[in-house]
Amino acid sequence: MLKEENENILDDIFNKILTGKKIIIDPTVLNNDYIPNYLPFREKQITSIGQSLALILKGNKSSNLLLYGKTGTGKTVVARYITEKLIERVNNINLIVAYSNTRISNTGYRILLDLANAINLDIPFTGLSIGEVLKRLSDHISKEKYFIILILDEIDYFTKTHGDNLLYDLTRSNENLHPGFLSIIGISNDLNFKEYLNPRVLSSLGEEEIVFPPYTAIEIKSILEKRADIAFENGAISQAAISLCSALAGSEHGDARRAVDLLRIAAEVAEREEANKVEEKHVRIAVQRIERDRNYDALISLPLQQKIILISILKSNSNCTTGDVYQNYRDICKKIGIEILTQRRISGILSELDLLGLITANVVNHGRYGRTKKIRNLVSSQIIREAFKEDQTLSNLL
DNA sequence: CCTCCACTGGAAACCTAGGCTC
DNA sequence: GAGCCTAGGTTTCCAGTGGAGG
Repeated sequence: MLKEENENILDDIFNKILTGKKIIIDPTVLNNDYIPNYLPFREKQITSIGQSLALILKGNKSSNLLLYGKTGTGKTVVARYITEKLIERVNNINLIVAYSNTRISNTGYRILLDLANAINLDIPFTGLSIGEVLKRLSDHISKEKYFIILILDEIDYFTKTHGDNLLYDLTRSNENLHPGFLSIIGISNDLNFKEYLNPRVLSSLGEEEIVFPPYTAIEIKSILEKRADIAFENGAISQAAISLCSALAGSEHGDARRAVDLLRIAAEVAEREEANKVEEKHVRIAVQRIERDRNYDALISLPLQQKIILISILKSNSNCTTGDVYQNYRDICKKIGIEILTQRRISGILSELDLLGLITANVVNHGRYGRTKKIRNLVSSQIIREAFKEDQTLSNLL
């Protein structure tokens, strides 16, 4: 009996998927890592980068490049697009494109691991000195005569937290490569990134600098229309929905990635509702979903101590200071039997959470009442609760 | 003008996990 | 397996700070 009932439910779901209204016919076009055949409004940038990298076709080293621009201005996709085309055209050369997002690979060692993976070199995930890893990498590159383009995404984030020593080592490593070479494409969201660099690093890393201006709302609309043409069934999206996506993304510093995300999630919402068409209301739901998902992902991947501190902030009042948070933090640790870290460390973690955009921690002076960080939580408590629900140690605190 | 709060944030020392050499 | 090394996280120590209140 039960078995049959279960089967009926599943049959319903499967049938719905197969016969139901279909809005999306090609979902890949809406993915973040999709690389279109044509990148509009970026001709100037493609030309400069292309000219620079074209030297590789003749077996010469290309300059290191720095790409600047806010999120969603096409830096990463342009870099990937050009390097992909380059690989297609190259012959007699072992060209390898390695990619590392330094926000995800957030230590020097992990960045080098990304590079090692790209060239099929086995490196233990810990235990070696950076110097030793660099040496093994350059030995391997020379041995295999690799020409390498290393794309370092969100390089500003890494430099702010770890300094520029690794970048210096990488830019200098060409001196040890005979034959082979290593070119770096640094991608930065922060236009003032250069200030964090030592002049010696800047001069070699920033041999060429290319700026990606934000897209205008009209440009975003045009990009969306092209994607929608491929992704959706004919007439399955209203003009108003596209306009709204572009307007929302355009008002936030011309972020095309966000616009495409909105479009994809709006379409998913519409499909689930079994609507015929993506409408404005679906886009409005998508706005909330995106905000929620972004924070949710950041929260669940946080280390335990960071999670506890977020809960401590939640339990403090809205205008709390480092001292308040630390008090609550100690109480919680005692309650659940977790080792208590020092206030100095908590102060540092608060700064890290600020950098992640989960809280704001501004240093304020209260005159004779001292100097501290004023801390404010940026994520809704509901999302925090939901994200930490899975965590055995924390679930009963909330 | 001076004091003094409640920290900040730099620097160095320490700890731990893991690889390397012999 | 002992004894070495390093990266990354943490602790320890402490000089420094901007302004409210005297």
